[in-house]
Amino acid sequence: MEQSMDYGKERVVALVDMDCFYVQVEQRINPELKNKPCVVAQYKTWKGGGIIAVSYEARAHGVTRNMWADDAKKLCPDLQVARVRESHGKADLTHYRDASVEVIEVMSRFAVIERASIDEAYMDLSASVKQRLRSIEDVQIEPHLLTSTFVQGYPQATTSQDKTEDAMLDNDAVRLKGLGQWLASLPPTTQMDSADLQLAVGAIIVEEMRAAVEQCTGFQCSAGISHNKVLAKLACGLNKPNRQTVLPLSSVTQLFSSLPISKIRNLGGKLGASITETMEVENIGELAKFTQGQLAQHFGVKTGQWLYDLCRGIEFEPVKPRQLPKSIGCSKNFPGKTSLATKDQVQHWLEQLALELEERLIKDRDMNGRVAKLLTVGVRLAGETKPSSYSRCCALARYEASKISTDSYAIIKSLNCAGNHQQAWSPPLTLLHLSASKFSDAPTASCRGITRFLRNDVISTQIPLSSHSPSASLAINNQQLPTPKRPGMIESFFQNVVKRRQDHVELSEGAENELEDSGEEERTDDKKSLPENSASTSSSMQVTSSFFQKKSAEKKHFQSSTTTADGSGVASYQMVEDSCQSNKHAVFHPDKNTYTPTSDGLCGMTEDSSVPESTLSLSSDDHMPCDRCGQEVLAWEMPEHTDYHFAQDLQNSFSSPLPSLSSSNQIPANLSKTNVYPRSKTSPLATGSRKPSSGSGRQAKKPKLAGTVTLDSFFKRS
DNA sequence: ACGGTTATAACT
DNA sequence: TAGTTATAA
Repeated sequence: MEQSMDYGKERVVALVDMDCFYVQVEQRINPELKNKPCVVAQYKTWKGGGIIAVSYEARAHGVTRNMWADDAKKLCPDLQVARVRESHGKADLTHYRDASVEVIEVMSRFAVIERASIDEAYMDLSASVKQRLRSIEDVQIEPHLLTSTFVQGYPQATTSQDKTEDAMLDNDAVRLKGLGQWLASLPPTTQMDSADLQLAVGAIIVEEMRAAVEQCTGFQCSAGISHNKVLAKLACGLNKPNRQTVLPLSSVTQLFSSLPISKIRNLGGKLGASITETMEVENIGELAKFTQGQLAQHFGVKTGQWLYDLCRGIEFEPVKPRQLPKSIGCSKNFPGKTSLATKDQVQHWLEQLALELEERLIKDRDMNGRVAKLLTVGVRLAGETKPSSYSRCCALARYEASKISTDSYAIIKSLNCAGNHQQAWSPPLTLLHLSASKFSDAPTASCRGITRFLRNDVISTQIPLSSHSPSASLAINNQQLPTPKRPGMIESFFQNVVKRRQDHVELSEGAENELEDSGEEERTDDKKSLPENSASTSSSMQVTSSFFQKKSAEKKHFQSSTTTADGSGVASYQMVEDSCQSNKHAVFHPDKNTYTPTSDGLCGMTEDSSVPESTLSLSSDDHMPCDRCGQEVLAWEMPEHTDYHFAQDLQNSFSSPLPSLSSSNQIPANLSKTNVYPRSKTSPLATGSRKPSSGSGRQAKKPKLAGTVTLDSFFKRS
């Protein structure tokens, strides 16, 4: 039946877009604002602040986004202006992000969703639709199940008489007429492979989902339902607000014949303009007259093929199962006269940004069980027009604002052309941006405690950290805090484990290496030795989920054994911290295009810019040797790397054989309490590793943190 | 002085 | 490959 499905109609895809989302969030906070012309603006001093969201009542007065609030007031004297919260001296979007999570959690009860932005999500409803069709049996789909649904292209007004008649009806009557017409044309529900029938069922699901979103959050939204993401997005915009639109493929030709190219997602910018220019066409439908070769010739093979299909309403970009952002960042502009022209200013604002980033990262770690490993700093120089004229990155080893800001300063320091002794920063900066990315699974709370303990152990015995204990905040960073006075149950237990571990490591070096070199077989063996330990699997999942609430279905996996599947020891973990504990400089590595903040032993943002030679040659490289396996590992990969060794060591330290690595990390709906994920075969989770994993495309993914599972199963047993 | 974010493809 | 920039929303 897949085979009989028409080309380009294989999926049912929807896009749900919250209506003027920030406005709705403010209206929920302050109900006075409801049903009024209303905007959300950030900042106040410059022309009343910039508008970033506009209610539909305000739009009727011509108020738009990117308008100054003072100007909008001229258009609409009754305009209500809600202000974005400010913290750390900058706009703070926390309210909207939190509201977004509420919405996404509701939507995720209905389908696998892809968070496209703070207020938009795509979903692949193909599997749900088929399931629903099986349960419906032969029942006609009634219009009352689609009370807010428009069907694009319906009613089909063939004669001018029809058009005149429709013009007499009010909006909803026309909608209902079109809907009825379309529904009447559908085959019986037993014919499950009818593309339009599937769209109809998809639309019912989306009606239910939108009703649930409104019921649970109070927020209204619009939606588009079609066969791919581009059409769903387009359809969504056709009947806003608070309505949804089905776009059957059969209606595309008409629609596209007069649809400006710029209305298509991804064609609103330069590419769209260049298409209009080079091909001399205005509407997307006109592209259908070109061959694939012609399009590829002008826009590249990939874009050419995409356009060739797209102008026929066909597109294949998958809905990615991802509810969480891949990066967390914050930025602030310093336009015009406010540009940052002294070192103190730059440091001050880096600190403010770092404070927000730290808060958000910690919350993200606690909520989502993951940690970012890469810190990116971007700036714009006065006079530049590009959003970011410069950006550099370094390892993000700890979630601590003081370290984040000192590292950030270190890697942008070279941009300052002012003399070393001066207070000035030039050219002035008009934008600062901090962002954290490259997430991997967080150690569980218990693992973090253990790791802290082990680290202290090593430092106190091997590395005399003394005198120049810098600022209070950095002190924490430098592990000055002693081992907990009163070791908790976990710590005290693991003291014994660690002792055994240390003994064991020395004795079994060779055996360990064997394991490390063939992580894949090792796991395979484990699976064989414990084929279906579903009981221990589920209980270990429960233990894990008690430490943090995983909300997402996506799961990272090992990508290649060369970077992650081998180990380092505790000491090399220390090396990561050591090389990052207090930075003054950034060292550039031409071969890798990366910067490493380096330390000369003092803390804080002092101004000595000389880079000691020894620092350069010593350990400023982003790679560092793992002293367990000798392999060069990226600094920001080292914690995971260490975790992996630790897991193996810990496991080896048990005297009695353990059930060992279960496959619980492979459970798809990992830890999610709300999410029910029908795993469709089109899901990239199942098929797509974006990085070519060297060799066989094995389906079973390696659990990222083998130690997590082992520890959890241990707790369960004791 | 069209802000603050986020994502992805292209480029190097 | 990985990092940076460009583009879009």
